[in-house]
Amino acid sequence: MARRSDHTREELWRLIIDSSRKIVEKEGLRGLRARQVARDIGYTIGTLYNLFEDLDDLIMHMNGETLDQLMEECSKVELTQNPNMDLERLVHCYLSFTHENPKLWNAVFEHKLPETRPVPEWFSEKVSGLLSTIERALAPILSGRSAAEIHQHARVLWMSLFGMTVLEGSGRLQEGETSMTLAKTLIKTYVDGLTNGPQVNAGNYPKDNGKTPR
Amino acid sequence: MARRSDHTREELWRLIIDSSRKIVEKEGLRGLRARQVARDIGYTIGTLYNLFEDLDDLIMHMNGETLDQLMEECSKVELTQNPNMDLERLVHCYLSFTHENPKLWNAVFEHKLPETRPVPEWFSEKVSGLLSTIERALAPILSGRSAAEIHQHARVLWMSLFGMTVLEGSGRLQEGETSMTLAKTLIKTYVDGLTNGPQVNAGNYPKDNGKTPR
DNA sequence: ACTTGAAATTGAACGGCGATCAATTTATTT
DNA sequence: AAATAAATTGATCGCCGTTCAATTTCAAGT
Repeated sequence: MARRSDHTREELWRLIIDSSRKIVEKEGLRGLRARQVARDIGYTIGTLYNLFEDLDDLIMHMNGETLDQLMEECSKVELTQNPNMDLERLVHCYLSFTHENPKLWNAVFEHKLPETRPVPEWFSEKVSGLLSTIERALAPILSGRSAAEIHQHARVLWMSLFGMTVLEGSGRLQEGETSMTLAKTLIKTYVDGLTNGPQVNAGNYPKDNGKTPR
Repeated sequence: MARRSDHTREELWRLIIDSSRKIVEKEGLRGLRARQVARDIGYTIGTLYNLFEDLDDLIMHMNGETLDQLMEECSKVELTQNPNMDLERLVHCYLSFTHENPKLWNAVFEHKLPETRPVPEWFSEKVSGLLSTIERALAPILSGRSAAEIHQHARVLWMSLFGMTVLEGSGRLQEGETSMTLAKTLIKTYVDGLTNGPQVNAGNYPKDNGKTPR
């Protein structure tokens, strides 16, 4: 048998990604098997390899979709110019997503390409997109600082948040601890630090406490 | 051939773990093969399975050793009661370690047991040990707060730091960005937030700015 | 010293995996 | 209608983790 044309190439792509997502969300990335995906969609392995280079490639695209979905959720959040509130909303959005799709989210960072293989450009771009969301929320509080500085604080927050979800996803939080409460503590304290801490020499913040700027 | 007694059970254990560490540090966790370890140490696969339950078990113990080593480094750090400085030293220690053993460190969180399999007690204890180091450094600044609160801030910092090293380890930092500078920013801002931010009602901090305590 | 039971070690074997590719069938172009 | 291109199969390869009966050696008891 060959060339069934039951599905277009695009439909097939969807079938495969959807099936992979379904399997990963149920069994985790460990449980993803090419043969299983093929069986699921009613084709054979060879067809998978017609559409994707290999499993790594398939997983990258699956993870790409996960990032897309998260991005879509995040962009629904309305910003109010109040960083504390905006960040909390964003975090809420972010954590809701990771709670609803824990294993899919885990797969995003659990999966690692062999070193010899560079992360595709389109993937890095999706990540940057998410970062800039945080930057926008953080901007008002940092109006006196350089773009580079804003960028860095956004990234620090993002990475910190990320650490929490990773540890949560691998079941390393302790009893009664949730990434939501942790994240709130982080943001509150961090924003306090940005607001009341030592200021760079920008002239528009009242309390320079005399400590050396970083 | 059987029962060579070239090595005691303990020596064999060491041989296997050391070989695994060597392989992982060179090739990453992906490159770890039971057959390769066996060949390395001059035994056959079966012997591996005499000492370890399976590869997951072997990896857990290998990662346990990594945690031990990091703990040993961290406990060399002398604390001065100045949280900012102490934390920076600890972070320096932590990051030095992860930079010197990037792939071994990556293996610690890259590896995930099947869900059905609980993380061994002894492993969780090693993690808690590292956490309490941070708690000790943070304590002076939080003398007025509850133990639970101190604990939580320590964990937030630890997880944040963790996020950075994870992302660094998977090559997701950008040009000119290092986990060291990121971590310094995090700690500085966070400690500022703890020092100058809204205080809980403990009576021994001067600047209560009136915001609602968390 | 001899016997006996326990422990260690081997290596063949199993089933499953990702990946490859010649062969086949169907669709598309000329 | 013929020729070309694309899709699909399924057999096949080599490797993987894991198991286990068989073998050999060590240690204990007598």
